[in-house]
Amino acid sequence: MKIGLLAAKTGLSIQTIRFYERKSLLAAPERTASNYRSYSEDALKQLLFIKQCRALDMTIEEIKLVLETRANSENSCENVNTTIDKHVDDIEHRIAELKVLQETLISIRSACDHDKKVKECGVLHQLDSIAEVCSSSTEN
Amino acid sequence: MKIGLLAAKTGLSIQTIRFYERKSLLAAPERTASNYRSYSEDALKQLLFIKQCRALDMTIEEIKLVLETRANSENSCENVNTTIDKHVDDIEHRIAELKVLQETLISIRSACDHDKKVKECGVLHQLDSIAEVCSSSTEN
DNA sequence: TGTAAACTCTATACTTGGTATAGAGTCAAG
DNA sequence: CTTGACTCTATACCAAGTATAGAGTTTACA
Repeated sequence: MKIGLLAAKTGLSIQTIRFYERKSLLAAPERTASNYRSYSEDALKQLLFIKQCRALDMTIEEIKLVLETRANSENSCENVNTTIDKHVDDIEHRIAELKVLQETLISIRSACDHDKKVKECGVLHQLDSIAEVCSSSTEN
Repeated sequence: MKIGLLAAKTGLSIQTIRFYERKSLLAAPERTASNYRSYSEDALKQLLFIKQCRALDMTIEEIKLVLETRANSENSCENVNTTIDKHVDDIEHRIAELKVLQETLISIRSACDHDKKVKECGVLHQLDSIAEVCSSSTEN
């Protein structure tokens, strides 16, 4: 199977597949006489696995680790679980951060309910005054 | 004030300040006879404003827009409010995405409660079987 | 006055996870 | 035989910085 078909089957772009090869996520495939990449069914499965991991927001390095672990069926799956756990943790933190951000933004936004002029805009004043607080606390 | 002091006062790195200048977020300052950047108090205020906006996860382009709007106090603050509203929306979406991800990860993680071998690891099996579902749906 | 440390300058490369080109070669259909 | 679709490599680009090399400058201290 050539790269175009593989791309169609996986829903990944051709460039992304080549990119994964460069990053050693996907083994370099056989080549045809004219130097075209020629993929096996295993490559298709591997790419779908990678796609699934990426959909879970795992980094390429994490996926590489999981793939290496998976390569030997006698290996302990401990670091796969560790990777997932760390991920769950990271996402929890990120959600918490975003919620704080969200509240801050909504609070700032509430300072200007209408379309005013810049000099009267509560949003801009808020952005400024928070900056001033930062300023005075760093000037010591 | 030289760049090192400005960096200390703002809590930004020297490189970041020069980076903002290259990106036209911060006007190029005067130079001393020896070509050192020499900043005013206004530059300090501007940087703190920028820092505050970045803390709210605004992109450099968005900040540039807000700064341009702010430059003339007679301007309407409409697009500042639009920017903030869009942001609130974006973050809401991102939080929702992350929650789905979180649930998926936790569900996958529950498939392997102990440190097993790869061939018995429910987590890996889950990752594989989801990939297969994708596969069959794209093979049509 | 000398010199060493600390500071600043520009230019460049690196990061992540791709995406988008250019320019060349290859293959299949009509 | 040629046109269009496909593939190849290499390179540049995105955001938002960070890190470095190699050069010049200023400051502190003896």
